[in-house]
Amino acid sequence: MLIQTKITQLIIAAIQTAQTAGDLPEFDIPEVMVERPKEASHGDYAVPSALKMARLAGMAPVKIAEQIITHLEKTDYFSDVTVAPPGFINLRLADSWLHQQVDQVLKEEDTFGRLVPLGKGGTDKKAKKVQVEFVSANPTGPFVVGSGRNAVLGDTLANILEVAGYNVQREYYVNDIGTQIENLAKALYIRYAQAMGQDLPDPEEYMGEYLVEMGRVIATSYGKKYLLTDNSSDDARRQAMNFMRQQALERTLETIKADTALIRVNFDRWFSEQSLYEDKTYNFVYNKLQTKGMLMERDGAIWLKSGDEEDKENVVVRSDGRPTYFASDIAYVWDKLAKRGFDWAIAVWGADHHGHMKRVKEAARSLDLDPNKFSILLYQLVNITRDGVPVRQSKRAGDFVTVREVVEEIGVDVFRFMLLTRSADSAMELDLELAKRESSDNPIFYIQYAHARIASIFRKAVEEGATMGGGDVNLLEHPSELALIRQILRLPETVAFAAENLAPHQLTHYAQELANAFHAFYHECHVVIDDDELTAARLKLVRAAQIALANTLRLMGMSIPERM
RNA sequence: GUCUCCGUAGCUCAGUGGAUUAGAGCGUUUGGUUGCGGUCCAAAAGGUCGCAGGUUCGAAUCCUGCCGGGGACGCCA
Repeated sequence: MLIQTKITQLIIAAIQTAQTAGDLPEFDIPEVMVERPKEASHGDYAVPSALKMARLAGMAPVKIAEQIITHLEKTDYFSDVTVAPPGFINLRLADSWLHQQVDQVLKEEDTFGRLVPLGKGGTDKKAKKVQVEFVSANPTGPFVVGSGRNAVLGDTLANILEVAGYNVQREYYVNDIGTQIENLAKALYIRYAQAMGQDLPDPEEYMGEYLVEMGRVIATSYGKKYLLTDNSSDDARRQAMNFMRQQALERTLETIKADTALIRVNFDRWFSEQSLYEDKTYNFVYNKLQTKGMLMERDGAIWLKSGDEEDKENVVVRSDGRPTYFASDIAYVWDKLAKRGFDWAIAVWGADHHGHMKRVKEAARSLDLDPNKFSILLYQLVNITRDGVPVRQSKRAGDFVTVREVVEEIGVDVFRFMLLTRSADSAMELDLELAKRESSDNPIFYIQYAHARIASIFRKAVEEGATMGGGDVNLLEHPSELALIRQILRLPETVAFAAENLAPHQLTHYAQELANAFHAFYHECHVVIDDDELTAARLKLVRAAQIALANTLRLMGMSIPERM
């Protein structure tokens, strides 16, 4: 159980006991907040409840706090519980309790940090089903850096949710129909025809080199099979375009799969937008909306009414009869929540989709789905620069920087760390030259170095014939030892916070603080020394630190080096 | 114009449901460690938390307005 949860329970119980005893008046207990004081001398946790309750109780905060402490159940968690003006209750973790936790971490090993223990089969069948849908970039070109931020945020969030006790599914929504795909098919045809020697003007969209190459490959493999002339039948034209669309899709998806895998992002499912139409999910949802009177016709198009007065109507079916992407998205939400029964569906979207958020939530409500089961992690866009000069990012204009290019220069770990370290809702700049130059003093190495250093200590221990067997953790009394234990123990609460707030970037900060606590300890205390008992105890401690570091690095999708 | 995100140290950014004296990394200055790996440790300097009001016992944090920057307002996705 999280320490905060334990404290909350203890405080509530104490208030109730005090009320029963008549030491505090009756009132509804407001939510108990458990905070971490910035100032170490104030203890490990602080509870400001007495301040909140002063008005309700009609008593001075300090008096209330004193009553709570008096009725607080004694536990082995705390060595010190005090009242500080103007009414805080400060709690300090007992050294003896901290010591026990070292053995506990060693026992939990890879599962340390996990909020809900796993069952025997390595999965928890009762766990809530959550889906994280991310990246979902249009398959109209290579995997670009902007989508890289999406990939890193989504993947790390999925890792966090798994550890927080959810059954997680990772999904990529493939926009395999629609205007953009048609344009892509046309552009590919032009490249193919050009490769066959026809003198056609360059396409207006998707001008990138990759399509030229694709056209060349098709020309080589298929010759003039799909080449059209003025005399070609409509059927032949349709066939050629279908072929181009299918080729373009297959090949771009292939590169996207390879490139996401390159940064260690893997999906459980690639969900086809088109399938929503093929399996009639769309028809079902359309009929449901129509029955409910949510649809209206205007200018030959079908619009979805908005339940919100402020919001305007949105087109679901174009006047030419084709559904919009919005139509697909409504069917998709239905598919996730109603058909597949996810308890929670999270989508990771770039800030440019912001306006779309409200519409889809509204649509979900119209379908009697619970809009709270649909969350969106919105991230601000990444501006790419090279030596301060902005680099345009447009697949349509054929102007972009691919993830592969960047990763080849700075490596996967630095790439993931850089994109993960800022909070999703702050826009960030990625300077390619700066990234390359500074990648060697990226904080990720500081964290990995801590892990490698511990591995090195164990190599030394083996040489010296020292082991941690039978080590007595109660010997760990040095301030830097206790500080390290405290920092190790913050992993579970960091995971809980990150999961609750969809804030994967918290991990990077935790990891830096943990590495810092270890390096400081390392400097203060030698591990492998003449004293066998202390050596054994310290080996246990650094193993615990190593476990925490490794588990955090794994959550962030980074490598866990034994040597550097 | 409407909506939304951001504005915190020279730079890049954390800062949870309000809380006691506002943080980290880089950079700068100084000291230490060089025998478990110097990809390390410690200290200092550096901030009127964009501005102005408001709520409160208490505001970087909540509310309102303004200024500055990004994004969105399509029968594109």
